[in-house]
Amino acid sequence: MKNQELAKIFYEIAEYLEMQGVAFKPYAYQKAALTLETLEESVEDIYRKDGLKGLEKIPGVGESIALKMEEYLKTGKIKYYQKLKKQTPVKIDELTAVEGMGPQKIKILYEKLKIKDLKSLEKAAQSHKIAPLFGFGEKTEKNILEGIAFLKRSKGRFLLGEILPMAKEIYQKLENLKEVEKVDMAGSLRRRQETIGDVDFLVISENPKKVMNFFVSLPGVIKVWGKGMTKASVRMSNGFDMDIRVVPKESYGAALQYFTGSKDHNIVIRKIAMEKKLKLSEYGLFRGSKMIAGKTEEEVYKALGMNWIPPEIRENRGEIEAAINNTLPKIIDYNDIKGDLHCHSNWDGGENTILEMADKAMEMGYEYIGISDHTKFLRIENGLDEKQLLEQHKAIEKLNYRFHPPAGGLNSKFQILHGCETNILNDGSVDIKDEVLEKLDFVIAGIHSNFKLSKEKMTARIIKAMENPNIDIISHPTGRIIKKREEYQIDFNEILKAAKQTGTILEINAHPVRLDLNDQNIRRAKEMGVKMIINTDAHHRDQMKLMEFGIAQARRGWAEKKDIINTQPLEKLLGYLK
DNA sequence: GCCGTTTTCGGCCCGACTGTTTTCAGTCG
Repeated sequence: MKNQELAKIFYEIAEYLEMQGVAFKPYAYQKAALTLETLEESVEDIYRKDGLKGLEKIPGVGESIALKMEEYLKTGKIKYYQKLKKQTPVKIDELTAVEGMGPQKIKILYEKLKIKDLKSLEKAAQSHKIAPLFGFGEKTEKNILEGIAFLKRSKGRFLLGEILPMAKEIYQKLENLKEVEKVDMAGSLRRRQETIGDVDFLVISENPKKVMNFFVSLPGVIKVWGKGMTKASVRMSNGFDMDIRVVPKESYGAALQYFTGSKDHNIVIRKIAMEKKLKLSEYGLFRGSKMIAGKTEEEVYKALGMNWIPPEIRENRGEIEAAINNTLPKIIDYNDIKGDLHCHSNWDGGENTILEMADKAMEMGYEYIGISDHTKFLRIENGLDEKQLLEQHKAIEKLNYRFHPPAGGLNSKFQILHGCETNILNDGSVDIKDEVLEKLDFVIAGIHSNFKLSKEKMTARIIKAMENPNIDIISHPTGRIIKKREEYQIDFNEILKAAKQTGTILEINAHPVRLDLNDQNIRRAKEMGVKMIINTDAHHRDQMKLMEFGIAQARRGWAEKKDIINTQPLEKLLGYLK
């Protein structure tokens, strides 16, 4: 889409202009870029329909930027942008990615040392050419080298699943500190975004100095970016950065709101404040110089005329309108789940016995667990064939008998359900005979081979599987692996239609590398009335606790309890299966 | 370069922190 291409160009123009010391223009280009980034309608459509005038109606786009957009749509380039690049031929996106490098430093480095890209920057820093420059110094040079090393190592964002457990540990340590009155995680972590840039903590404390000292000397801290009375920033040995801020008690809610984001959400919230002639900052909501809200988030949202919004859906995807109109969904809660139907035992390649898995499920407070081992097509996973499945069925019957013997047992409520995770073959059939599938409590089917089929073939393949009356659930429906593998080519709308028609349940795979369905697809499924199930795909009993990531994703997709079948007690759950 | 309950000119978000310098510019979020 051209929107993103233009946004990137305008961001770069802003940086070139900033480098030249031009005032305010950069801000205008940044604003236009920001709008384009989140604009739903494509600029091509707008231009086709309403021409130049249509483009000018986009907020932040005036005559001059509209003309540049027109030029880009017509010719594929913008002369003004090319001229800027020629004047200062530096790779601005590459250089600004280095922590601490901004337009002014880049300008000086280009003028004095002809530094144009990451490579020449690293070379200059290594040969100590930077430190002697006016305005630079030893520390700046060292920071540049460390910044480059970091870029090479991390390449961007981290998985929520990697970061959250570490962040929780640090949260605990902060909470236990007697100088800390209150602490929260903020930012994308609090919104449970699937990937995380850095970790933000917010603290109330009478003794910020102690808190800061504690924070910068936490185990794992390899670099202190900065440390003051209200703010400190560190890099951890695992490569991610953490920020902490101490805020006044009366501003805590406003600060939590501000630092939770998302940026898009906050821009609209601030605009609403402005419309009410109020000013919202991280210090509170103000009418003139009088603070009218700020102690809690609830209070801030209420003063702006809306309901409190759960962090997971603060993405400016309609939640603000819903909060104003009192139509926010009551999204699923973290303790609504009553069982996990995608669990592997040691019958296939898993680590634990069926009983160990069941024990863990009971420990988690579940009412049921589904054992769904791989089937024979997956040789490396030790997939079970028909005969083994029938043996497993008997073994599970025996265990269930143990849980609730006729005389009334130890845990008469708990039930093990027997299923399997079959493989959808190229033609849409699965690798286990129907007469065996019929005998199981439920059947999952998933794609584990031939990921590269054409869109038509892949869509037809999955739909064919859904049409099988024995197949209840499609596991990890889009096949993506975050940061590693793209989704399969599928027509998701057609998949949703077929799911609705056949009563097939779509899985929300809770594993942090999958989170498949993702938030947007969950929302589409919910809107179509397609039922979903959150499963962990655990191959070890400890992985059953990954459930919280699936729930978080479901919340981000606005899913309610009624949309997710494993929020239901056993009887009702069985009713949703074919 | 954009925008308008400050409406065609004159503002544009701003506070915290670092590094280098000696009162502040640059960067970040």
